[in-house]
Amino acid sequence: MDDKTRALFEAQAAVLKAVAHPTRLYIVDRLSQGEKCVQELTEMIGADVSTVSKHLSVLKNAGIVRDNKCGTQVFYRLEMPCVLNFFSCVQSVIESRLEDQIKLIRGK
Amino acid sequence: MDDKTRALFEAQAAVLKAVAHPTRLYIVDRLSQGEKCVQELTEMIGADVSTVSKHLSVLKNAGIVRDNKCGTQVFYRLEMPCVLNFFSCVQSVIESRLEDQIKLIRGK
DNA sequence: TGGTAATTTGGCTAAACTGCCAAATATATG
DNA sequence: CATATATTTGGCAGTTTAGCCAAATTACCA
Repeated sequence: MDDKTRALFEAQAAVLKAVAHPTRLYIVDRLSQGEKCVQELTEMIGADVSTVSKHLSVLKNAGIVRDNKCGTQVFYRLEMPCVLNFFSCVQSVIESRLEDQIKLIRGK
Repeated sequence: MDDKTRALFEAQAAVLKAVAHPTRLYIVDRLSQGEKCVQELTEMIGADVSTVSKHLSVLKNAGIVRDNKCGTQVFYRLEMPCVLNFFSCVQSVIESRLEDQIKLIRGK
């Protein structure tokens, strides 16, 4: 694999890595319903505010969400809604794997 | 976030995490052209065979690829081609972020 | 059975990631 | 200006991940 190709796949992997975390996936899902401030998301998630803020920072640096300051609050919105398309494929991967496991347990 | 919801997003994140690595993304891309054995992939990638084998194991455990032993070789094929749909969105996330950076540098 | 090639597994080190707390920053308000 | 609220940043401990080497496993063949 040459350097150019490696750089391309590294950039692509970086975007996917930003989404590949349960809390960040949850944030993406919540933001698909409209923008939310850090406080709101923190309550829904049930983790420390600083933790949520860092997750939002990861999503923002990846270019997936965008922030919008309004007074003392910061509202985040989904900048790239196409990431929502991931869910259906991910879901079918999970289901397919479970079906295979059922077959295995039942003896092929 | 209740336990059920957390479990769901953890399962989804696990699938995405399996793909969120440059080498594994590259493998998925190569397998989209047809099945390949470990040896072939190792040559294309240019890493240790054991490293490639472990990456393939991650993809297999996630249910994304499937292996097929044939004599002393093991051929891997893309079991869930829908993951290829990720690429176009990931690409547009990257491009969109670069455009924003250009605007920033040019002074909005 | 002994040997060889392909693949996987174990183990180790270095690096990256998470989540919490505490502290810093920013903004509104009295 | 002092205070309160919302958010971010720094830092630390525990966990996970990546990649290499060496060793084990598996299947083929003489």
